[in-house]
Amino acid sequence: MRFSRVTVPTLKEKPAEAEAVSHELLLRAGMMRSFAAGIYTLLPLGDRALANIESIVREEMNRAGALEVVLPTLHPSDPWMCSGRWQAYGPEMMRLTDRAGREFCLGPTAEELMTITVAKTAPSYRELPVNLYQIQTKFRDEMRPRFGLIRGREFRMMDAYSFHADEDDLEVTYQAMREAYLTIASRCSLSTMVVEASTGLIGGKASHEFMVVSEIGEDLLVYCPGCDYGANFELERHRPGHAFGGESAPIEEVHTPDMMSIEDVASFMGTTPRGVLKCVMYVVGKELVAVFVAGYREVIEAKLAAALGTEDFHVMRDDERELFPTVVPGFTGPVGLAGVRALFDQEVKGARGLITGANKVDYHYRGAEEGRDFVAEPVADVAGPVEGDLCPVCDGELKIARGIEIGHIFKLGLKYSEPLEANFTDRDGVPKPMVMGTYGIGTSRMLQTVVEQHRDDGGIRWPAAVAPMPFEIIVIATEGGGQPEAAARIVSELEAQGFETLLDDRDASPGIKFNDADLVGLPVQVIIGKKLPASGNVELKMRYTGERRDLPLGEAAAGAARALAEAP
RNA sequence: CGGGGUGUAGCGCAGUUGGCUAGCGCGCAGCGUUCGGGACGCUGAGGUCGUCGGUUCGAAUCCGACCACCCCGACCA
Repeated sequence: MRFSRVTVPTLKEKPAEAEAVSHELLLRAGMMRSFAAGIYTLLPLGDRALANIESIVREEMNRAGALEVVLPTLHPSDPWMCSGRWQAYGPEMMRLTDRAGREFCLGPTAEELMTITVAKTAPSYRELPVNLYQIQTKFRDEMRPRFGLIRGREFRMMDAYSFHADEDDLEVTYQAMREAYLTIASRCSLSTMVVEASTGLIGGKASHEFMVVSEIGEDLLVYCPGCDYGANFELERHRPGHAFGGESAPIEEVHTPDMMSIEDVASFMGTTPRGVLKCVMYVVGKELVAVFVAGYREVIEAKLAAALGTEDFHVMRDDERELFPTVVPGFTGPVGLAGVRALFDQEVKGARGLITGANKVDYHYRGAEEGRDFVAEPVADVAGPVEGDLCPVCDGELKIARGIEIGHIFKLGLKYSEPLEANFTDRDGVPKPMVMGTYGIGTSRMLQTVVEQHRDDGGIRWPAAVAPMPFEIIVIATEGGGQPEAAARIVSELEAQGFETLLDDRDASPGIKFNDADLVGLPVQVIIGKKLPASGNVELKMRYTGERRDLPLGEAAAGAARALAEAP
């Protein structure tokens, strides 16, 4: 490939649309361009890098026993109606209508179509398990597309679906997928953490996310440096008892005029939010529930939903206060609380020396003690973690980080096979629903994640396995130096070995070429310049380490191939 | 969907109290000089000022609607 053609349109300045550094680099390095919010064109180099990632995914999926298929991207509405997700998916689904008025969507995922595909074969238990996957463009009308390829409305994803006679067999494939995903991430030079996750709209019993820790990550995750425990922020299970409350003391009423916030009350009382019991009022259906957590924690609504057994709730709005005249907003506490349902975070059990609302305007209690002044019942884990919380598995202290979700695996169970009547014939001749798993990897998201993790001030530093191509040949021509001829020789020698090359044969100044080469970030640069006439040498530059080596022209191609083998 | 911001040449931006031929930098084309970390000179091409409507003798500039993009906000590969 030649730089002197339109193949690599690099940009000197940062495009105004660039959100993350990796986004900026992909645009500036001429790898991609945007067409609309969350919708991108991949130019030749970006396309090659994505193809490399998808090849790795394909190899590891095949190795793990999965088989590739191609499903439609245009889905009829029927299967989605049957599973109930035509409604459940809501506005995130890209919908359209054909000329006859039939409804379709652009597939956001493919559980329904794949389940039906397998169900139509009416398998017997002898033919199971089966694991089918595709690498396809998916569509989701995201509320907020962000960070380039990290969160697009059109994106590339590998999605796999496994079908089993029983849960034990699903477990085997689930573990195989987990291993395959870790191998894929590691081959792409992404260091990945596996965390427990929620099943969300996909549904099912258990799931794990594969996270790359990054400041532009959109998820919060909690992990333990002491063991392999990790979980999504909303799912984690920290142990309670993290220095909440104070010494046991007699309870007393304190005048706290206009102190509605935890911060205000804490500083007025000469303590911190660690001494205060926080109350958040939720309207659950038509009922009011006072949720109590430690003053330094947040209520996690995903946990609350699990504790309440419903998702039909929201924080009480100002305009709803008159519906519940018995409560005193800002001064609600568990002592003497009447006419309102209460729910306590596990940490409240046994806490003493608490500052709480007194259920009276402008008054708080000091020294409230659970078990003496009130009873924390019912109790549930409804509070979020903070750094330093105790790990539920070992004695380590939890840490919190942002992460990019590059993959997600789910145990679905019968969630789709029952409504879609995806049955197999069991040993006893009776039809039973297949037990399913589903597994996704965001390949276009991975592409940008690789850039996010492998870059420096000069540009991208592609890991060799993902790099669009291995070599950039830079020609710095001087009068009668024979550089163009030398470059042509190296290019043809490398191509004879099966390597693609990017030849910078532009009539541009050396600085432009060096800077563009670093920006584009191919692993090995071969620089053919003033050293050639002087000493017969060309120069190799390793993009990742910056290391340089001089080689005689005749050994350049072999030396470049060797350098590539050593590159990260 | 709610709140905030921005739309002017391929890219980054100025101009916006209404006024003459709409500017600057980069990039692009031609010529010459340069040639190891984003060189220099000369010449030149390139714009329905997001769209539609209104006010006005006159609109990039004022008014209205719409569209697009970006930022902040609540389950996503």
